[in-house]
Amino acid sequence: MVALFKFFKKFNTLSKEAEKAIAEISKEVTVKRNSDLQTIGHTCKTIYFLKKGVARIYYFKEDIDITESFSFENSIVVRFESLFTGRPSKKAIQVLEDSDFIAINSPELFKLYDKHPDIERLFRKIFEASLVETVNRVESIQFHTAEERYKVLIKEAPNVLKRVPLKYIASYLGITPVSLSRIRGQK
Amino acid sequence: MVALFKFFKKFNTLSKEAEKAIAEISKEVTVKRNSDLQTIGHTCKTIYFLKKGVARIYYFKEDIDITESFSFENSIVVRFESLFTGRPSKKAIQVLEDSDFIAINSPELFKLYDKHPDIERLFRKIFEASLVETVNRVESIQFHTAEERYKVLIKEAPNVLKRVPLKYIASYLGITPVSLSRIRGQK
DNA sequence: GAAAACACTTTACATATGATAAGAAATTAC
DNA sequence: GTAATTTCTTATCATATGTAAAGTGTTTTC
Repeated sequence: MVALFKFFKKFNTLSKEAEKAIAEISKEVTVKRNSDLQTIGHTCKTIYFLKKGVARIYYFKEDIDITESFSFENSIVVRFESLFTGRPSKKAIQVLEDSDFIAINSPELFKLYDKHPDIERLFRKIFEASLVETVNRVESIQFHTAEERYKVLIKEAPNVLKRVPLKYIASYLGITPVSLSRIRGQK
Repeated sequence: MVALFKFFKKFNTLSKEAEKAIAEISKEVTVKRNSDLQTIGHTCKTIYFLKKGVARIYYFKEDIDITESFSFENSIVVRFESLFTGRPSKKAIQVLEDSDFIAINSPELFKLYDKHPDIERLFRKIFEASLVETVNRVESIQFHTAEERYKVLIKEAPNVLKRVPLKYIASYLGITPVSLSRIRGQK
């Protein structure tokens, strides 16, 4: 739990009682590589914090596996469109290395908001940061070509290359593995 | 202001004092068609509510005007990546018809959060809904072709066609006006 | 440690998209 | 209401990307 509370501190400070309340509705989860942490069709009722490992969110478009996002150490992994609507997600969370998560029960968490305004504020700020990230992702998809985004990716997150198969990176960039191979091949 | 508070009610109920506090930091703004409500390089310190009219958020990629989003009546218009980071935005907000906005001063608004937890909760929920929308937009860009998205657009928002020039719709879909014309032409 | 499975690259070909330009249609301005 | 401007469509051509298939390399499994 230490890593989790350290992560929280970047957004908002919590009272001891608030930390305790969160700890009570959270548990550690270990997942084997290549297995699904959450499956397609499942309604998201858990906010995951990735302590160790790599995960991706993916879905199928006409039998083609498409990666929506990657997650690395010390970040939140959630399918927001399911968490905030209560509807089943068309996406799954898969683990690409043996990974450790802290799983926070979200209905329980939301109940804590009334008694602990500092928790509500914390998650408001976390999700505001997610909104900024997601808006920037829309921008990067519209603004830049797959090639430009590949170069940004290897520059800003070179570890991705080492930890994630290229076929997933390709679908994340919106291109085929063949196209990615061409981009990598030139020069 | 009536329309604004009616919009708020969809997310959270406010006390009379809270409504009054928001009214005090808000003002009505009228903008002539085709002019910019906020320019590129401006740091977003206003949350706009669009009462009447149409707006779009756009930016330039190598001198090409690209539309990031459209906004219609009874919705919030904000460049989140600037509002939440305090950094200047690379995007502008342009008005496509003579439009009426309610402009909420965001630094003042955020100050109200401590005294009015119902205001903090209101905007938490509004921005959570924005997060869901934005995640769905990422999905739609990756998931669907421009042609599929055009058909969804005319089905779900047929008024867009009547109120927005096709060239803006094309860039919103990530294609050229020529390509959009081909899609529209077939059949 | 050999066999099997998986991941990546390369090639050839077909197709869709973009760029450019020209013309038609619609809108705006006087 | 006519001219000017803007918007949209159509056509032609060049290019980039996808599909399919084959081959190479790497990792996994027993």
